Amino acid sequence: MRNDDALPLPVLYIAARWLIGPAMTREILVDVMERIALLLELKGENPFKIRAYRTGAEVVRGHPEDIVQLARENKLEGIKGLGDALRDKLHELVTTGSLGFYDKLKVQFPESIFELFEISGLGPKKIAALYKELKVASVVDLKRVCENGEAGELSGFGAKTVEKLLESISFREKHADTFRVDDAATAVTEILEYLRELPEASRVEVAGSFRRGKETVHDLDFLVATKKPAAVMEAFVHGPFAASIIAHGETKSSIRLSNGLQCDLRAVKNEEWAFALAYFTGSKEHNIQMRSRALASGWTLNEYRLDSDSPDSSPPPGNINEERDLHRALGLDYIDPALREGMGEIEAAESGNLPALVELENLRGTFHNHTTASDGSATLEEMAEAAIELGLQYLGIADHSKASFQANGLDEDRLLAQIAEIRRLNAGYDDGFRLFAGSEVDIHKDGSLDFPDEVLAELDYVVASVHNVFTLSEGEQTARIIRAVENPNVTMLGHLTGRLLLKRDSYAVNVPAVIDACAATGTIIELNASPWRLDMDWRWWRMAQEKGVLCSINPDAHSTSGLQDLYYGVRIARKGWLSRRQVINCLPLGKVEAVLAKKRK
DNA sequence: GCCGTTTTCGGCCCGACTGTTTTCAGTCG
Repeated sequence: MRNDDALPLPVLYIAARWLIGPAMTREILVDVMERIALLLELKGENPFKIRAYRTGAEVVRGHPEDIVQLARENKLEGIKGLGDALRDKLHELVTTGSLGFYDKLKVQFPESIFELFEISGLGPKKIAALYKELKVASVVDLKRVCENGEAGELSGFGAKTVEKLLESISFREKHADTFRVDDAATAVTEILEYLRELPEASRVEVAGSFRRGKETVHDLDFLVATKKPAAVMEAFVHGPFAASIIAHGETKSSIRLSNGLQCDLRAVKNEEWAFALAYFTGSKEHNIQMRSRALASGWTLNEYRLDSDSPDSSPPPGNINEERDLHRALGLDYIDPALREGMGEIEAAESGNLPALVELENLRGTFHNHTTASDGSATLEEMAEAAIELGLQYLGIADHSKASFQANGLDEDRLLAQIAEIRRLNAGYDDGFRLFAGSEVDIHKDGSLDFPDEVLAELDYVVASVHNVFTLSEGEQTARIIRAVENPNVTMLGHLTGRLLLKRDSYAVNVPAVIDACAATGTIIELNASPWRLDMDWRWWRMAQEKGVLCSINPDAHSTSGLQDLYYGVRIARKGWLSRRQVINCLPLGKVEAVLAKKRK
């Protein structure tokens, strides 16, 4: 994964802070631009000015070069979307560590007001009214005025609005201590690097649900093998990532990061490593089954060792240094962490029926990517170059269709022009790389598609997705999607459930019925690899696989860096027991075309 | 605030849905 702003060592990090002032990152620049946009919205500013800040944030987020360095050196000239005003502000922010314009703006509202934007059903106008009329400045305040009836009295607010707001608050409370995997991944990388630098730490790994590849996590569990646990604990609780210390013991410590994520560290002896790593990786259900399996051999298993259960039982095998050794001792093939959910992996490991899980390195290309033609931040050529740099053999372009107005969706004419442009670019690439012309075509409310069949037939492949009318009943929504996949031009179904992790639940849809329809029609199902979606969920992929449905791991990239999300998609595919045989984008150029074309024949 | 230009200001992304209304404002994608 590329990270232009990464500082390699804690020592350099500290030195840099002394030498060049506050540590400035791309993320901070993006955050400030986005917050300015929100504050301007609250003030009712010119919407186009607000959009300029949003665009600026996107440009900063997706710029292929080291944007922090460019801003520091005042070399932002010529970057589309950053005009004189934003260039100056970015320069000021990077060189001084603050921004006067932003500081003046943010004192007009309490810091906590930003959390109100996370409540679905609340936009800038309603937030401004709540703040002005009722001094509502936080979600706690909002809950109070919804419950005591004050909110319902406001102009524009009624019983239904208040009811929906309370629902949103409750959804948010339910997920308050949960984090998306991408938010956790940054911390994992930083903390692993830091711990591995410690001379006292001989082995370091992240365990828990993160290691199992879950789509969200409650906390992060780290494990270290060491002869000097106290020194490791001391270094951990005082690491640069630790915002506060929750607990600091001899072999176990907990800290909280600035984003609220709790991180636990356990220290064990070298000879305990395999048992501890297996135990803290879990899941609970998996561990219970492993322990009962050990008992069946007359052994007890815990996080430190394998022991004889009674004087009569045979001694457990020694020399267990890796999880692999432990699994073998229990008569099992090695079980990848992704599969350890207590969902049949132990039986499969016993009978030699575990799948050879797909790996990131197996991917040869990917579909469902956006460009500047719709709502992406990179051009066709830039996306192609980024794919080539990643070592991919092909890249499928699937920009939005015209019904997605908000995303600048393409109409027939623009789509046909894009197809021609892709064909022209392909003539310039050598035989080792190719762009595929596709479309992420909107599925209308009635299940019809946003382009007529003769236009869809011009494309190499079609991704069909639902982007609106989420409120249909389960029966209606299911019928709508099934009608779309029954179209022979629809190669694959995009983000099946429409969920946004920790933000919005899936719309009502009968997933097994859709899987059946995809199996019957030969339609591929997308595994949308965006860490916001990871949709279709890993829990459904075994069913899909058993019915012969193929998978395409798609990043839904809106920038060149968005292609990196393939990493998250592969994690979920592995959790879904998928091997490279079920993932069409593991096929090389020359073979994948036949799979894309199959349904139309 | 950005862009493009017939160079210095006008245009910039539209439609569905919901709820509160009685003709529309706000939110969302």
